[in-house]
Amino acid sequence: MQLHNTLSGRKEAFAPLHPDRVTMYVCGPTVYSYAHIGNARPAVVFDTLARLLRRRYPKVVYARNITDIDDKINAAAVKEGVSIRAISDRYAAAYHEDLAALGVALPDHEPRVTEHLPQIIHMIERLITSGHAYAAEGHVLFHTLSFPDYGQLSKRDEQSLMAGARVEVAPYKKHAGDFVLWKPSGTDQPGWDSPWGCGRPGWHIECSAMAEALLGETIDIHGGGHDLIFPHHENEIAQSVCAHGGKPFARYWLHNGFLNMRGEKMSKSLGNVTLVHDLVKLLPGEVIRLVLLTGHYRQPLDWNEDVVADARKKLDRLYGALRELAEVSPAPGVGAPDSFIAALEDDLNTPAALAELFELVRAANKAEADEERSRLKAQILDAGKLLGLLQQSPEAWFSWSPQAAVGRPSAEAIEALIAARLAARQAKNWAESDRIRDQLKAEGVLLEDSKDGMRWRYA
RNA sequence: GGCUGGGUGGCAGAGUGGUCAUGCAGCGGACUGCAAAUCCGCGUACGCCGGUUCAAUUCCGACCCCAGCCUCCA
Repeated sequence: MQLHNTLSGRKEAFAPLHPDRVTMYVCGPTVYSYAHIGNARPAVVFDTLARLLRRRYPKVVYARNITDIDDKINAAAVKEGVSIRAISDRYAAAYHEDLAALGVALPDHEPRVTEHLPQIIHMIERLITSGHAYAAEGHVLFHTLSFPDYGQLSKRDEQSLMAGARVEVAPYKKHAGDFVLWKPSGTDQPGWDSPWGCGRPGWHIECSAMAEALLGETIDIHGGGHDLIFPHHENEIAQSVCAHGGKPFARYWLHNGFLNMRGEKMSKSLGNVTLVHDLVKLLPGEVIRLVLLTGHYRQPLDWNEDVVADARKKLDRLYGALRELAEVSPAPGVGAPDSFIAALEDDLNTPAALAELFELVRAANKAEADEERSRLKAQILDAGKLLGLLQQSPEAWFSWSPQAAVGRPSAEAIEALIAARLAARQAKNWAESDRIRDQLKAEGVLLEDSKDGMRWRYA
C-alpha cells in the first residue's frame, strides 16, 4: 500500500511499525456545535482508510478523539447557563448520529480530554523536566527553540514563522513561537488542579497525551484536515517527540483537502455553513458519503447542487444493477477484485476505485450466466462495503424519501395506481396506461416496466 | 512575502512518455405499444511558451492564473 506522507511530501510504501498491528489517530471534533459537511470529510476519508487497513492487517487500532475542553465550549455553556458537560455531551451525541447516517463506523477508541487530565499533566511535567517547557505566570509553555526539528511537517523555518506571527506575543513567552501547554482558569472558568494551579490544557497537548495513552509513543498513521498541519500537528510532533526522548511520533501523516461551498470557503460570515445534521434530513446519507469520496481525499472538493445530483444518479445506477441481481446469491468467498483494491491501496484513490466499481456494474448488467452474476454480485457488494456504500437493499434505496417530503403519494397509493395501470396494459389501453404513468411522474414517482413487473421509485 | 497543492472534454474527476479512465449530460442505434432501465457506438480533453525525445497532457525550465496555510479552523 502507498500513502502520501505530508512529512516527506511524497507517496511512500506503507509498512506498520509492528507487522501485525496498525495504529491510527485522527483528530476529531471539538464538540461545541453541530458538525458541518467539512467536518464530515476527514471522518469519511479515514473511516474508509480504516476499512481498507482492517482488510489487510489483523489488528488495527483506530482512535479519534473528542475534544471536550475548549474555550468555545466554555462560551457556549455560559451562554446557555449549563455545564460544559451538557454542551459536549449534546454535540458528541449529535456527531455520532450524523456520522452514523454517513456510514462512518465508530473508531476503536474515542478518547475525551476530560478523561485524560492526569496523562496530560504528566506529559507536561516530563516536558518541563527535560527542559522543553517552562512555567510562567500560571501558564506552561512549550519552548520551540528547544526542538531543532520544529517546522519539519509544515516546512516552515524559524524566520518565516516569525514573519508570519500575526498575533501579539504574550509577555511571558520566551520566544514568539512558543505555545501554551497549560493555561490558568479564573474562578468563573472550568479548571482542573495541577502543579501550576487550577487551569486547563492548551489546544495541542491533548492529542499528544491521548495518542500516547491509547496507541503508544510511536504511532503509524496520524490524520486530520489540511489546515491542522500548522500549528496543531506541528505542535503535536514537538510535544510528543520531546516527551519521548526523541522517538518519532507519527510515521505517516495524512491530510485531507478542504471542502468548499459553491467555490467559496465555508464560513459563518459568508453564511454558507451546511450542517450534516440538516443535510441528512434532505438527502440519503449515502449520497453525502459518495460526494465526499468522489474526489481524491487530498484534493479540494466543491460542494454544490450538481455534485450532489451526480452522486445520487451514480447510486441509482449502482443500486439498479443490484436490483437486477436481487434473485442471485453472492458467490461465497468472493471479494472485491484486485484492480479495485489496488486503486484504494494507491493512496486511497477512491475515484479510480469507483471507476473499477462501475466496470463491475457494467459487466453485471450484461452478464447472463448465473455463475458470473453470482460472482459479480459478491464483488460489487464487497467493493461497496470497503467504500461504506451499497449496504442497504435496492428497494430501500429507491423508495427513500426525505423527512421533509410533503405531497408525495404513499407507497400504498402508488401500488394501487400501478395495479390500475397493469390492468390497463393488459387491456392494451395505452392511453390510460400512459395517463397513470404521467400522473405519477408529475407527483415525483417514476415508473419502469420490466420483465419482472412494474417498478417505481421517487424521483 | 514564505510554504503547500492545483489548472484535463458541457460538468464532475482519475491517470499516463506512444490503443480505453470512470460517472453525469448530449448525439446515434438496439430493446420497448410508447417510455424508463439496460446494452452498443460517437465526441480529435489535457493553462501558456520554450526545451529534451522518434514520440509530451505526462519529463525539464520560464510565464500566467486559482486555492489553502502562515498560531480560532476538518
